[in-house]
Amino acid sequence: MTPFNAINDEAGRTSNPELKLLPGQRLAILKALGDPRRMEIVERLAANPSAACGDMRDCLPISAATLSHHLKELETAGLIHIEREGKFARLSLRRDVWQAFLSDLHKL
Amino acid sequence: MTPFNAINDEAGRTSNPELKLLPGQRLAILKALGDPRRMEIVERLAANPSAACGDMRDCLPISAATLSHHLKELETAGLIHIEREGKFARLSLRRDVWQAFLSDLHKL
DNA sequence: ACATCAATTAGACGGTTATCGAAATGTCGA
DNA sequence: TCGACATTTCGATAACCGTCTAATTGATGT
Repeated sequence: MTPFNAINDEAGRTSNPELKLLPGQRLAILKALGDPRRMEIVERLAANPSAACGDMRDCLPISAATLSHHLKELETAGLIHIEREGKFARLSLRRDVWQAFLSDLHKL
Repeated sequence: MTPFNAINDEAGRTSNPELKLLPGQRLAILKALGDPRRMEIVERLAANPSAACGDMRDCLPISAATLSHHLKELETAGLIHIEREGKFARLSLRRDVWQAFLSDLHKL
């Protein structure tokens, strides 16, 4: 439960394209993506710039509680942003973090 | 325990630079990289084109059994190749698979 | 043949995690 | 205010996983 999301938020408030991953964040992201449902969620978010939480429920064979758990995991890894709009929750992929992640792997 | 290694071997016998990941292999690789020791191993192998198993033992604070377990995990994911030379084992990163992995993530 | 060393396998233990149902929280419209 | 709905939190359970020690395999040198 490392709150990478909050720290990235400060640096990424202006959608910083040069965002650098924090120590340990790469591992947190890899761990998050290592679960099939979470990977599926990220794939859908990459295709749809911004999707509703309910849309995910309809496509994934999991309970609401489990989905919520996975979303939190992705959020604390810094990979997604969850914006609450009334009853609903709007999800979006953090492109800057995603890019930083890819570029990190590329440096190996 | 999906033997991605064997299947990739057939396709990659000529060091195929256009190798495509098999279904489920991306997930297996992400899962494999989600462990700190295994990530460390891959990082070292990326730096050193080919390292001995014993070298890893000296650098990682784990028992030989645990290292062996991690190596097998990386191998079945198709990420590394283990070549046995007498008493020793020589490890190498499968660059074609690594590239296919990166390019897969890039397509998201 | 024997001892030694590198690596793997077997088996066990403890911590982590994905999952659920049920309860709680919060929001909206009637 | 009340009821319906979306999401989160709580508590529990089962499976998985990283780790170890001990035993095994296999190769090398004496």
